[in-house]
Amino acid sequence: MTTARARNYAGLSAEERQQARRDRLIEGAIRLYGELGYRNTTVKAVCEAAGLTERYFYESFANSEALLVAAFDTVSRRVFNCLEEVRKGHRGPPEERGHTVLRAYYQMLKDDPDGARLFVIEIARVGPAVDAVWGALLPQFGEVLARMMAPDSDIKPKPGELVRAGVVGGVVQIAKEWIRSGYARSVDAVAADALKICRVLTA
Amino acid sequence: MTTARARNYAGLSAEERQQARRDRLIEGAIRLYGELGYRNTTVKAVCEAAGLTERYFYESFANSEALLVAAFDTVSRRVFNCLEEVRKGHRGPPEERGHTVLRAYYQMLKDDPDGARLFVIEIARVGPAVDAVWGALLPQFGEVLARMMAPDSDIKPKPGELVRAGVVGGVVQIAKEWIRSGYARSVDAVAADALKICRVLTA
DNA sequence: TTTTTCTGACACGTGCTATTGTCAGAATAG
DNA sequence: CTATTCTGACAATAGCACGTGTCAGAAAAA
Repeated sequence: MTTARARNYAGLSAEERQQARRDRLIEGAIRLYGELGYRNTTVKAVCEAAGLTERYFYESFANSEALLVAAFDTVSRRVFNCLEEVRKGHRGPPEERGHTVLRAYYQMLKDDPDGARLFVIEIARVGPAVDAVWGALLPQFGEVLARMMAPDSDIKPKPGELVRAGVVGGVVQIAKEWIRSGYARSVDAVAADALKICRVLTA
Repeated sequence: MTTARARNYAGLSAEERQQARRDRLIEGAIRLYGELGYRNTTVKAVCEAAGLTERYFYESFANSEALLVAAFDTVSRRVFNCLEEVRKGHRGPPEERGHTVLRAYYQMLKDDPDGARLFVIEIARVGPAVDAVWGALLPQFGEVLARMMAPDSDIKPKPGELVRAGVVGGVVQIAKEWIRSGYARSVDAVAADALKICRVLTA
């Protein structure tokens, strides 16, 4: 018996343990990014929040930005899945559907302020690699909004790329201001304001 | 005589020379921020671009961010003055006026890519102090756009703060994408797209 | 010319964090 | 029980740019 590698600990395989550590780091990161902002969050602090040490950080992530990307990915997946679900589940005129989807969007941001801050604010302008992730998500977001406002007949008028980008920018900017205000206004009111901008996609 | 302070050099008083150095630093900064981005621009590099040394940097600015703020201030003043001038000078329906003002805005961004990058991109998320500067400018920008779209009668319907913020976010996001694309589309087309979003302010 | 002020070059200390490396001890397999 | 793998704490290294301080020489004044 020379090599008895990959021993089980706590009933979990090596892979499972590593995945669990990775998940814990991501959850800790989301919380800390939300509380302190990415810039003020050190690797050491994330590790402490996750109850791990730096060694395990570099086991799962090449560097600090890689964790940010992974955390953003986690959050954006949650958001998109939710929005698509709501959109698909809604039967009714585009106007109402838009309002419903937007309400779901802003409700998520309110329910998870840390994730919201990461998804809306912290992701911006960290570095080229991270910016690319957001840059890739933007058209997808635009697509979701466009589909949300499209009539069921689905004859795509396809508004220009720039218009879509502008609408996404508007919806996100509204979220930023809303978050900054401490969620002062109601989800419904915010969604209604955002819908006004999204109507541009209808024309 | 004991104290013969404030000697003239090159025919300029001490104050004038200092002001000239400050201006040179700001212009150098605008250029470098545009070329490299704020994050990649060192104090040393700005000084070299201005033909000065670090000592004179700290004569005019407390730190790197202070220069960024000053540079942003310079650019934003230029932009706002121009936009207000165009707006005031235009006689015609709000629709046309909006298009004209927006054209002026995007034209400026195209004519001065370095300033554009600073005004639209580099200013974001540098730090609390800098963010506050942008945060203060956003409602002003919204006000300009609202006035631009307002009927001459000037009976203000005053759209909500969030809607205005959203519109500004949209106009800026369009600028970001346009800049990223290397100014692919025409100023006129971009202004037309932005106008679609600004129409929200009319309702 | 001589004195004083201004200017440019540059070196240095500082502070902060990422990232790697070491090691003793805990948990498990056989 | 004994050997082996896993884990947590922590030291050490490295890097980077800011902000300050020094100093010799240039430019003006007297």
